[in-house]
Amino acid sequence: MLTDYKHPYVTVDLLLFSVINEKLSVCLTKRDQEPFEGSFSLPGTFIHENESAEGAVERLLSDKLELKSNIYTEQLQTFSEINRDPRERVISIAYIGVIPNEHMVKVPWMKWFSITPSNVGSFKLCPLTNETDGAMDEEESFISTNLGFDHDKMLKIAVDRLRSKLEYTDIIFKFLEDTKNFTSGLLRQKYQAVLGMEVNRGNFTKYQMNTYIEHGLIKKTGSVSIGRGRPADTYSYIGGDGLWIKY
Amino acid sequence: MLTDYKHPYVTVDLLLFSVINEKLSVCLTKRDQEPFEGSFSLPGTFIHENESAEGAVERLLSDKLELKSNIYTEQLQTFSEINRDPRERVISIAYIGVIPNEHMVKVPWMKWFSITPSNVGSFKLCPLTNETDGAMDEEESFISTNLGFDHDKMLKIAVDRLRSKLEYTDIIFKFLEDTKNFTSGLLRQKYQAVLGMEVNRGNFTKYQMNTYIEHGLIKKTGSVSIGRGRPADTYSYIGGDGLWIKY
DNA sequence: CCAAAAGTGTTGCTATTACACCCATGG
DNA sequence: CCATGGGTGTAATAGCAACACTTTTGG
Repeated sequence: MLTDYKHPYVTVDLLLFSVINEKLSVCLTKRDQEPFEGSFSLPGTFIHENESAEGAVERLLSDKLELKSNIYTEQLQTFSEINRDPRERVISIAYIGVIPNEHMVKVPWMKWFSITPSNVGSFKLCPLTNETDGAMDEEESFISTNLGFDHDKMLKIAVDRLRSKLEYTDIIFKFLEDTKNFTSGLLRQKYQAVLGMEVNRGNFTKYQMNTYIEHGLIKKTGSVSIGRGRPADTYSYIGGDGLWIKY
Repeated sequence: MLTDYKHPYVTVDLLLFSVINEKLSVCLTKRDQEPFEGSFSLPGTFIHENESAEGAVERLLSDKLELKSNIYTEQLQTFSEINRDPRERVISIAYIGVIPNEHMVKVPWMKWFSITPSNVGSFKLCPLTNETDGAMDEEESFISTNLGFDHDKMLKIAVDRLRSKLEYTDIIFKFLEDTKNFTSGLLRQKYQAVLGMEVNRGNFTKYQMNTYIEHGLIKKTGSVSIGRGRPADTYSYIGGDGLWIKY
């Protein structure tokens, strides 16, 4: 023993994001017990004796969310207020996660909520009704800034972080389903959803795509994607490691 | 009890910075016991039962460093590798701290080390001999990337963070001794020390100072500072809260 | 008078923005 | 043939970096 102090509980909480119906969305679970029974909150788990925080996040992804493949995650911030959990002293290390497709989460206890772009201070969260497989129930019911614990605060910080990282990292590519074949239009659609505002189409195609190319993150495949309108150049993501990342 | 898992120890570690002799410097302590006996490492402390991580940092500043006044601190990152402490499972929340003057730390067990600008990957740390009160013993002895635990890693991340925050926050003003009366030249000297490279003088005076003014962080006092050379306009820092901060 | 330090102006380059125009496809 | 979506061009603007010139002090 190094000290006699009572040790705190340490957990990880995950802010799992995806773009659904052109809207940035977060994955929440309804609490079935006190405290905050009935409220939605972030998925989380205790850190075990023989795992790192990253390990706990991986276990959380695999066990509670049943996501097996390699999911992008990064540490957000640690929250250590004494009474952030009314039961016991619990310190939580928050992580951001990104998946390209909401259907990857198949477990019934997780629900997606779109984050309404306009309100940055206190978000409006609209539930995604999974019966209709993707359709939004915009004006039906929504929970606004009423997550359990300090998860509202976490959500706000996470969204701010995601948005600023659009500028200087390759995080947007984590939202793509097929990183080996995508168009400028599709990428822009994800980009706008995360940013919560429009980006000029012409400039995005010319400059943004070109910036990615110059940083060695993507390259043109040479083939085009046909559909409505003029065929679009397709690109492939090749920057496997953390290029273009400032910090 | 929420779970039966054995709880980890949780500590805070502090990366306390200051600019000494126009060089960014960090405050370290020599370990007098195993593990890493004889190595230098960051000051740290266990988080007590009834305090937050921020509270533990404050206690660390006040008890171990005997710094009583309001010190600027911010959370850096949490380190949770299983074997980062060879004795026990210890999770550490790292904090950055900034003080304007190395003489504020009067306790004999803390030593300052300048961070040589050139090497970013693995720093060269030069001890500041406090007998000569500020003179550097450049070529005498230095410890290069040999701090205890994972503190090298923390240092690198912290310096990177400090440098990028120069661009979009008001963190440089935390390095000033007198925030109510300073010149463009003095601020630039601190700025260059943190950044580890030169910044054009004319542009700094014109654009950088003006940017601060436009963001409401500083204003001209109206009086000048005399000395060698042309008298310099003096400025006063007024942005008490976190203005201009992106995230 | 000269070196030192500071204020200010000029120029060129680069990035960003807004907008316009044209192209190629599906219906 | 026309609406739709995509590529590319242009012009105005903003910001940044390099450098020169001037100003005002101490020695």
